[in-house]
Amino acid sequence: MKPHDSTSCDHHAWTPATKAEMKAAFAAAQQRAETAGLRWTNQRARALEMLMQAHGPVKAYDLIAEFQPGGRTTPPTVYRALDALVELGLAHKISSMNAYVACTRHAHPHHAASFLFCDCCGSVEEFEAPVGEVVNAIKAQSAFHLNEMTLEVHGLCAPCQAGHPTGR
Amino acid sequence: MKPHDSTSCDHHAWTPATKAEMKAAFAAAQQRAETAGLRWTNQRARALEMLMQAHGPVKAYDLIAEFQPGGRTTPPTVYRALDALVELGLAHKISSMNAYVACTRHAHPHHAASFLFCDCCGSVEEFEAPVGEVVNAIKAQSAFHLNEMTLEVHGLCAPCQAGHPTGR
DNA sequence: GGTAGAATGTTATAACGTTGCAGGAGTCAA
DNA sequence: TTGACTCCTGCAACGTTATAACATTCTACC
Repeated sequence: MKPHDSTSCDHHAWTPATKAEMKAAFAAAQQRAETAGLRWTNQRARALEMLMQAHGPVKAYDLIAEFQPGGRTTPPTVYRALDALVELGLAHKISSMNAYVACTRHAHPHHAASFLFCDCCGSVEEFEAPVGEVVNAIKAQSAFHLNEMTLEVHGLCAPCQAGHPTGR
Repeated sequence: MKPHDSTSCDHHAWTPATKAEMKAAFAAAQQRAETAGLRWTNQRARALEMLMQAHGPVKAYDLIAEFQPGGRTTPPTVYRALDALVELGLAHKISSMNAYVACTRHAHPHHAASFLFCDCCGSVEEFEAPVGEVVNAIKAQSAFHLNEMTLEVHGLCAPCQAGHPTGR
């Protein structure tokens, strides 16, 4: 299945965080950094802010371009900030599209990061995958000690199936 | 968990395909290309051959370097061959490491591609994840039409847990 | 042979990510 | 408050991964 052409899908489904959500997230982030022995710095806060305000997954170089409204920022600065957020469980890297998203599952630190990608409209949704069965199988079949897992699912979101795409 | 330093893990667990396996795989590949309406060409055969002979996931640029023993090969040539293999279900792209592997689950075309990565010794194993529960959840929770899914699991393989790493 | 579509060749460049080093900014103990 | 330590940031250069754009060749089929 190929994506529709852009004329049929010029719209946005991803909702940026509200101010209240941002405030709560920042407090939680600071708390989490503290317990992890990391500092909660301006750069990290700025990166998280940009991810949360975005309409979807964000490319590192998009962040770089707009990191400092007036000045210029270099790749290592942004990549380091993003790495810290990922390490803190505040963001995920979506490898298959070289992009980052703020994590919307703070209640489950270092959960299985699972994403639904709509191949039609390009929307991305994070969801809670029931991976218990998979986890058991991994232990049983392979005597493998599981640390972290990422699930990337491609397909069609409900509106696109109905012919009324509403994603990005 | 950080990987061991290289001195503790200089070894290989991934077994390259035997000649018999190669022969069978090529026959199957040709068959599959035919039914898919694609041609089974030298480039594609060469790419599959290199993936199957490898000791693990292979980077595109490693393929490029050795694609033609005598001559030079350019990136688009190899990327196109790899794309065709992936489309035929003969190989998987491992996004998180920008690498490709020959698929070892030919019996299940376009199955859920699932990989176990050992963070200690670097070995990679493809396995059959029981994703039924996940698939049902996707349908139920999100009315999402699933097309393809990839599961990437990081952790420790059995030998590494025991302190006797045997992976790559 | 003629033609259409698939596949490949070629050149250039875009996009993504890392290394290495110098120096700033907190923190802690003496 | 001094020094030592560690974490973090700035910056330049470089390395890696992937695609755009267009020309050409191959293959199947009429």
